[in-house]
Amino acid sequence: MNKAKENRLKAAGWHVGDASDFLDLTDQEAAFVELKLALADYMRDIRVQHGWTQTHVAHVLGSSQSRVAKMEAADSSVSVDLLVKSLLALGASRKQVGQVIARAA
Amino acid sequence: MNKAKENRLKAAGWHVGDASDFLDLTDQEAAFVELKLALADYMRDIRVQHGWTQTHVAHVLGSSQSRVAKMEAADSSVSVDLLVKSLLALGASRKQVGQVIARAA
DNA sequence: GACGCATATGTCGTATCTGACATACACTCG
DNA sequence: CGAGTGTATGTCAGATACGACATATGCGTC
Repeated sequence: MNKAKENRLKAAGWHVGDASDFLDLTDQEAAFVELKLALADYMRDIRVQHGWTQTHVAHVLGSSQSRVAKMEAADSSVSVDLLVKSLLALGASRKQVGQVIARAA
Repeated sequence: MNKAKENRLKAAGWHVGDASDFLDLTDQEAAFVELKLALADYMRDIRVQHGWTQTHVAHVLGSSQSRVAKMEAADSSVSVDLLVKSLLALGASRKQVGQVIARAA
């Protein structure tokens, strides 16, 4: 199983490596998880491009380093809400956020 | 105060018509609320174009009529998470969702 | 007016998300 | 090899978002 698929499954709240390893996400679920991953990747891009640490970003957002790490990993415990709010807080525009979401997988 | 602004404030969880009626959302807050409203409007568009009732949509989503009404109103109790998931469940593509978000206000 | 249907608003118990903390891992520099 | 720095993972109490229900409003039709 490739990395991207594995992340997708983890983000959806499933375990990889179980006895029954074949899981099919519905199209909507897959689309939703991919959308989340796109936002997460974008967030990491912004941070890295500015040369910021996760700790620094956490302070800017009024959150913690661990949550920033989870956001960038598109962890199942972070919502699209939080990702979008955070991106806007980091300076991304509504338009940019939309473009990241719209970009075909 | 015009209707759009009023909705924006309500969605942000504030009361309109108070003694101190002048509130300024930060740019990020405003962008976030507008983004939410765009999704909410898009959801209503989809429903109306198909000639569906809120009750019907609620069944499709496995939710209730009241929540659908709140979604379309971009109520402060509905998350972008729920809006995006619902839009995907109603047949919108990730690309369409992104375009709705990206469209300039 | 009274009924039926669609939508809006308010509240509630429960489930999920959040920030915080602890801790583990990875890597670099002495 | 430590020690320092940055990132990842696990857990928890408190916050908030969820579906559900009751009820209100609007609006045709009789």
